[in-house]
Amino acid sequence: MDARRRSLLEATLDCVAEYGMNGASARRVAERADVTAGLIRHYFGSKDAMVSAAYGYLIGQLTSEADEAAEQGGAAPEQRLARFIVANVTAPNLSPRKVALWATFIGRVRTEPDYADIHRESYREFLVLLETLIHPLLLVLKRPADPVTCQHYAIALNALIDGLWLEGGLGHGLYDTALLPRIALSAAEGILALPANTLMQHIDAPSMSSQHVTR
Amino acid sequence: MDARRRSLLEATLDCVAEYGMNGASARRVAERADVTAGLIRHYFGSKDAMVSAAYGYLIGQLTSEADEAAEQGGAAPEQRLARFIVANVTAPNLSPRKVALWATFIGRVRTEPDYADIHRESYREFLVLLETLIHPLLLVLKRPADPVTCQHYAIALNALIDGLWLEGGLGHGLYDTALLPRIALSAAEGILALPANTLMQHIDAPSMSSQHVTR
DNA sequence: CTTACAGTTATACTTTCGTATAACAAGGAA
DNA sequence: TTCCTTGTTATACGAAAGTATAACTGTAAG
Repeated sequence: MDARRRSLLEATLDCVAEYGMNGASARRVAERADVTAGLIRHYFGSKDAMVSAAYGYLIGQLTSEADEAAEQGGAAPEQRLARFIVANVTAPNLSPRKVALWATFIGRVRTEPDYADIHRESYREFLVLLETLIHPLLLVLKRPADPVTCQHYAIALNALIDGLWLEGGLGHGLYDTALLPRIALSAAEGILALPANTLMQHIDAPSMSSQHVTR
Repeated sequence: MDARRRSLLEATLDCVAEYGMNGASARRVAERADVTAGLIRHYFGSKDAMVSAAYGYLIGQLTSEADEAAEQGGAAPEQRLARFIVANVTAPNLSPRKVALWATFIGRVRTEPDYADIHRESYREFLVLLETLIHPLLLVLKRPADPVTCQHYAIALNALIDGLWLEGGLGHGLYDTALLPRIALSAAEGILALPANTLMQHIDAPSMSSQHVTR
């Protein structure tokens, strides 16, 4: 039974999100998970191992949710891409908590190999997924779709998505995050040089309601 | 004389970049700055105050460098915008160290008011700067340039810049960061619906050399 | 019934943390 | 000269850190 393991991971994420890496001490995490600190050793070997495992756990949540968004719904290339983009700038993926967690962990990628491995793999996965969404779309539109072109588009789109996700999640309150899907799709159409509304027409609810950002 | 103060801030950034927030202990920072830990109290009151001051110090470096890039050179709107964008995806602003530092601090923005203040202010400044670069460009091209339009463009451009800066600084090694200026300008032209090469023509060295990413 | 093992707690140990305090050096003001 | 302020070190203290160890469950196997 690894329900305990998962509950320790969630407790770790809770502590990191709320108190930062400093505040995610073994005792505090254990208390949050309603166990004693000794269990950390039992399940993860060390506290550091638990924290990096929590990073992997978080990334898994993020990517699987985006994956699923692209899968469901119609199979038209432009619709799949639109769903994927929107899913990344909408709850539950767009959440201040998740953005804060991601940032905290990303800060350790450069100097700690465990984090670097997790990051590199998930980034590669994201880029590949984007390319496989872009490629058929270019083909349908009878545009050049060589790998290099697809990669460049994927890099730019990934940057746009990351950036908007960050902006939205940080929620500096300078604008309404309900605008993000439209801004994202419109910018993506520009980056890919698509006819206007190619992506935009697939927005779920063109209304101005419901800005469900989990805090 | 606040040379001491600055050297403590730099030492703090060094420690945070290398060991993360956990590793930036009062003793370690003091040792790096060749002083004893007591001085931290003298200059900043507490260790936490020193660390958040270091965040402000870092943000100051980043924004002032981008500011200056936009100032220098010709005054044509498209040239100013191009320079600004390129400066943000090129060394010295594009550096793995700075990205890692930024991420580490950003992770604390949501829950710690000191960080939130610094962040909000710098973000607003960045958005305003982008809008003042976009507005005259739209006017020159006889395009609609109302505030809302400018703001939406600024949000998308800021996301693109942030995202590419992040991708480049994280340096996952999946592509050459020398490509970033071209990718950035091309994507920006798309987002703003500019005629091709409006921005791209202002790239400094169209060669394929020199990828000076400070590590 | 006993054995053995995984899950879990309680506790104790060492290190490191942040910071308070007292003292010392240097320099300008009185 | 004396005095006060500022910059700085040395040191000490309590709290909290990570983790090792031993003991106490329960449950499934023999």
